[in-house]
Amino acid sequence: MGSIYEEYAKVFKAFCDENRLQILELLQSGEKCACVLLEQLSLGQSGLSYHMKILVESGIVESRQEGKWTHYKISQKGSEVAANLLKTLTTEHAGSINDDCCNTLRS
Amino acid sequence: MGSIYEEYAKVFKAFCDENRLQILELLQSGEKCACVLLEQLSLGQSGLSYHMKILVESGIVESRQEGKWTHYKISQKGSEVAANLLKTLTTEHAGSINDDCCNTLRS
DNA sequence: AAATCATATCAAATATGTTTGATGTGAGGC
DNA sequence: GCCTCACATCAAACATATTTGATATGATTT
Repeated sequence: MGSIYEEYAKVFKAFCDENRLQILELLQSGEKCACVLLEQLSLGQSGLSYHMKILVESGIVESRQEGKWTHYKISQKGSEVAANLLKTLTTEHAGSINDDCCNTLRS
Repeated sequence: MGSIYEEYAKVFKAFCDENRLQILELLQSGEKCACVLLEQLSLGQSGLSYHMKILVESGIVESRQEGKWTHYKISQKGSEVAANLLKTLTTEHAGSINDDCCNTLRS
């Protein structure tokens, strides 16, 4: 079901797998080619490709083609979007400030 | 494998399911009892319990027992931890600033 | 144009996550 | 103490995600 929540979830899925977290850590030192990432990870070529696709689609990573090589880096813009989204999701808004529930109702 | 990445992933898993995102949205208006959440969601009782456990274990949500009722609210502290973690994971550090790869090597 | 290299895609095997209904547990009311 | 209520846990069914090896694609080299 294509709810907005699905979109949100996609962003955070980038951070929910140990291989992807390790990839992000490698990218913290700057742009890297797929072949370099492959050397540093315990992943096969197709596995890396799979995870890079998820990272790129989440917006957290950008890719750049150069001849036959693909270079990846952390997207500053995408990271901000994720950070803002996280903050939005976890900030209490105004509204029915408290829990009108159960026992609270009958005090 | 009990790596640190597993811990990190656990935090973000809170945000990777549509039901949990909807629960967070409900909690944005303040603390809620499980029975209230149950009314607003299309989830069975055991399903809600399952998701609340994940949310609480991620640190994003706190629970408070009151007699036979359980009240849940967004944890400000846990949310900050998550926000900081996200920022850390997506910020480029110093180090090998650029991609020493492939064609770059032979220019 | 054929061979090679880097990467993507596919499909099957496997692993992990989610839902559901049944049952367990601990608190309160009777 | 027994019953009921709110919630947790369990196990089976089901769904989704990940890994793996084989194959496809598109760029480059020869």
